[in-house]
Amino acid sequence: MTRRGRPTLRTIANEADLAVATVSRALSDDPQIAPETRARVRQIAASQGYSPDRAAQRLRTGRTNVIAFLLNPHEEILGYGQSMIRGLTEALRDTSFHLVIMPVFSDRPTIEPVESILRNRLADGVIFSRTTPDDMRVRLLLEHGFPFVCHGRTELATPHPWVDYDNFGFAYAAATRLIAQGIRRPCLIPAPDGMTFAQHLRMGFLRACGDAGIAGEVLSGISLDDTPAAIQAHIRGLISNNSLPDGFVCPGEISAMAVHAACSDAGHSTRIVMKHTSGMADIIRPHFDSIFEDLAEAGMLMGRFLQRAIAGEPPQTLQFLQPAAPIAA
Amino acid sequence: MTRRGRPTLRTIANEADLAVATVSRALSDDPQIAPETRARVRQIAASQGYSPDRAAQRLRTGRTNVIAFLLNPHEEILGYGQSMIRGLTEALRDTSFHLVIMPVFSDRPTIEPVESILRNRLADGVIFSRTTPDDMRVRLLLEHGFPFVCHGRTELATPHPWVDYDNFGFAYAAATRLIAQGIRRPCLIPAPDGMTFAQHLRMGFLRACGDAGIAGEVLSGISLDDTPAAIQAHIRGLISNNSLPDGFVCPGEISAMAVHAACSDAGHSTRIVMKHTSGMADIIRPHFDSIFEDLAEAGMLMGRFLQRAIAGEPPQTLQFLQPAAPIAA
DNA sequence: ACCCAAGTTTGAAACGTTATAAATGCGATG
DNA sequence: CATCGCATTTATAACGTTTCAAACTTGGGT
Repeated sequence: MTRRGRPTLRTIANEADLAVATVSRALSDDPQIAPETRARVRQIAASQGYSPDRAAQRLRTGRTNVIAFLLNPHEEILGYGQSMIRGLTEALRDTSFHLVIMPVFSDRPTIEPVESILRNRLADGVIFSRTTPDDMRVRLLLEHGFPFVCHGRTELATPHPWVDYDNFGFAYAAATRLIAQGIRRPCLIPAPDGMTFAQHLRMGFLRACGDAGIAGEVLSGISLDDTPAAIQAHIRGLISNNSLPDGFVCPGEISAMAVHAACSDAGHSTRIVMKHTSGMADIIRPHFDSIFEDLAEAGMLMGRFLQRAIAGEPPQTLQFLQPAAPIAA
Repeated sequence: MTRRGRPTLRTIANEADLAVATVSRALSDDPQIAPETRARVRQIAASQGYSPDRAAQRLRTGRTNVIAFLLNPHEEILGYGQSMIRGLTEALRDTSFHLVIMPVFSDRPTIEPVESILRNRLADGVIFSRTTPDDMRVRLLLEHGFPFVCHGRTELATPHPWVDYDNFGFAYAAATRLIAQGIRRPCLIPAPDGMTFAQHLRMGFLRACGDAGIAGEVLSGISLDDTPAAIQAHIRGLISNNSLPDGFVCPGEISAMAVHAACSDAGHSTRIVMKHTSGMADIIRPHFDSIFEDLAEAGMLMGRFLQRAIAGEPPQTLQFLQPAAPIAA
């Protein structure tokens, strides 16, 4: 009758000889509706293959049943988005939430997608990464009381949900391992300036060096955000400059491979400890010492946390620091 | 007044002293509305920061403004989803479409998400991959006249939109290269049985071998879908069996690296030509001959094609075969 | 017999938009 | 002067859902 006879509350109401309102409440298990009525309605709904119209629900209630994931499509960390999305979809599985990818274009301000989500009520909650110590997005979202979980911590006073990886622990362990192997001039490939985790990496690395009484160097002029080609070029520069460190802490497999490629092309051998997120550490040759950061788990946690945040749970219980695993040889 | 004073057609209508309907039509540039009125309304709308409520539009028109991307979160091809999503978001940039990721769980039938999209009108169009010659999803979507673009071709008689990569061409070129290098027992790591492109790979590979008068082997008991560990184990089996081929065509960087790792661990050297999608061919050592498949471009094409399909364009012009580039040494 | 309360069900309105059909104003035509 | 045609504008009714307050039932107590 309407378009294409899609079942609606009305078709159910007709068949059950009830009012639309009753059907609606029955389906939401309102205790005011007689238990037998609820059962009967559910049964009819199932037999008609009913499922509620999201647009109508959304219009009426203001709830979108959407979770937005802010993805920088050019993210350089290997498989970042992929793993995260895997975890998120897992967390959202069998819930009514849909996952919407909102791109963060690198030629536009980071805050833009957040503003548009707030302005147009495009989601019930939002997840993002690349968190900075004084993150504008976090500030804006807190101001609006809008549910979110970010990957990475801030230094803001107001507590908020986050999931982070212990990059300090990783860098500390990695540098320590290098030093134990006899490396005397370890260096760190830094994360892009401004990110909170860049500080964590740097501090973990320098702390380990300090504890060992060794001068560690943080490379400058290069970061994880750069292309493999740029990293290779930079390393080649160090080589021709005769200032190649003898050991590298690489916070990503791409940077590790780029460093290794540049060194090995020039006939230099080097020690590397890398963080990897893609699970491909086992097939890189030569083998590097490595630590695995489980981004899928991070995604799953963020998905779960966000749902709890939407349900109104306070932020203190929605924070988790993934520990750095021991180094896998 | 309503909730949180979000601007709506009504607030605009009030300010402009017009009826809601007029405002609606003015904003959609209906020629029936006086040009000056249209301008005035647009101006007021902008000043109020109006943007239409998607839920209401969707409820009223049946259009969702959503494009669904069916993603198998466990896809083994490196960065598959990531690159595809990058291309898609690029194609959807500055359109009114949102990108929704619908997971295809490997423990449930592939057709399920398609059914639910059709049943619940969750999107205006859908994009998916892992196409088979007699793809149920394609059949179902064609039956319903529902817009879609798939990555990979079918063997169905009804024309439909698709984007594919010339896997025949890749495999042919790869095998030819191996043979030219003196390989006498080339083999192919196959794609999972059932996928259309598995046939293309196989045929391209075998054709090249045949043209050269050489017996090529397609490995069995293993495929691209297997984990790196499984591939390594398989290769180790071949080695201990004393039946290791001397050259490999690998349709993915993961399989290439796994093959190389297993061989090099056992002290065997081997020739490999790989297809890569992650752009990291330059940092793998030793260097493999390789061909790049641009999945981001594929995603972008699919996004554009889908919009044209939704607009009613016939499928014949919405098909594109990405050519295999020459081998990069 | 009457009323009240508890237990159920229902009517009506609203969320913001668009499509249809009808109404309005106005200059020109007969 | 009545009428037609044209260019604009508008009232109204949906789309499918939820919620509020009001309206029914009962059965029991007085």
